[in-house]
Amino acid sequence: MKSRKTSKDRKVEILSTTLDLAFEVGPDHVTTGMIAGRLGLSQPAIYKHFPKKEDVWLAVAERLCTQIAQNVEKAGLGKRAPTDRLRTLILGQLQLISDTPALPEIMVTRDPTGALTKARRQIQSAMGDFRAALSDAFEQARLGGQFQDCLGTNDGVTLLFGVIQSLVLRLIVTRDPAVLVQDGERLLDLQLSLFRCKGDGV
Amino acid sequence: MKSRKTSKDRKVEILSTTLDLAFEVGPDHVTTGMIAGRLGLSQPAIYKHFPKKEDVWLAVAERLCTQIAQNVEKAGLGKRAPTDRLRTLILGQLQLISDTPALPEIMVTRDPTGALTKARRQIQSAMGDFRAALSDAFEQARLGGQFQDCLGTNDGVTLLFGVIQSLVLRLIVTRDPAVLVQDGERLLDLQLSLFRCKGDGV
DNA sequence: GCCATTAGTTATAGTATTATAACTAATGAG
DNA sequence: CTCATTAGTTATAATACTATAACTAATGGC
Repeated sequence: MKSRKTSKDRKVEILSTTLDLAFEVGPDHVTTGMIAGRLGLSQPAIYKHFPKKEDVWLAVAERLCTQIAQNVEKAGLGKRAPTDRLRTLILGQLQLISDTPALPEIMVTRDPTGALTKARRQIQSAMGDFRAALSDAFEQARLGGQFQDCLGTNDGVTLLFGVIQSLVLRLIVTRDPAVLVQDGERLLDLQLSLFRCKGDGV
Repeated sequence: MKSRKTSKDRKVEILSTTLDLAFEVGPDHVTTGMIAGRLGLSQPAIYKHFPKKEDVWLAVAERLCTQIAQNVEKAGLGKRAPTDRLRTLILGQLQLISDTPALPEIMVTRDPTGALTKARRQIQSAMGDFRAALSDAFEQARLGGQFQDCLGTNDGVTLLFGVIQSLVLRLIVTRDPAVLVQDGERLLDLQLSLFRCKGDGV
């Protein structure tokens, strides 16, 4: 019979395959049969590694939450300028989405009694921390006089989130994560220059 | 037996109920049984009005596409200032989402072989027209010297879309469509004032 | 008032999916 | 080498959903 893998290795494979499939067919249309099929296994084999399908999603959520938190942490390190922290946070998030394009879809996909619900809540919670970090950096930049007076922290952060979100919508429609970071960097710098608005931006 | 309704009335009821349920449980978790149950009918009763479940979604899509198109048309009427058209387009779209909060979810929900696919494509197409109208109005405003020179049409429109999108994300997480238009108006005017940027905005 | 139409019913076939049971064989520890 | 462990298998129970078939009765045109 074929080479039997360790459960640890197989678990990693299952999570990666689940994320791949989630982007291809939508998170709540990923079946245990599809995951197993892509790995060359029978459908019940998945249950040797995860007791329930929900546990697969919880493991996926844990992995994604860690990555989101690492990004937040990275932006907080050192004595960086607040606007620099803003850039690091947003571009880091876009890089994460570019690597794992299923992430936004997991956040907006619902299945009321379903296997995804807990996982989605965890990721939404991690994104709450992300937004808090964004607010913090924005507030500091604002207090440092870097932005126009008329620009409140809440609205400013919402507009910055909008930069991510409009790119995510395009991603969902076009299915192409390739230009996410590149376009994000240009749009973000444009928006930040509008926030500063000393003369004509840029 | 209970009062039998005309098929035309019942169809309207089915579409409204479908949209309600789509916001509550997610578009691709709406079952014919749920629709029927909420209307006090048996599950197969739905099939007296629509041959396939997919046809329910196609009818929903037609209704939504009409509303999107009406909004685009409304903004084009008369000799209005370009920035006024921008406002009308975006606030109209937010009003539509406020009335039909399932709309964004239908746009981002996928079910590969499923009943929603054609409907989603139609709505995405209508939103393409919406974006084209936005681009057109933006371009005219730009040529009229209303915006900063550094602001390209494509990026500007993407930022305006971001205003909608960040509010939509909040809607999906909070499930509360109530403050959509109000907050949208404030954010939109803020973003537009940043585009103009003669002095300090507002 | 009669009757054709059709909005509704119950029963059920077909399909997809999660999950368990029972078995099989690859692997590592001793 | 032997054996316990466990990653894998096939078969199948349980559930949920779409859709059809066959029947029933409310309604409107004549």
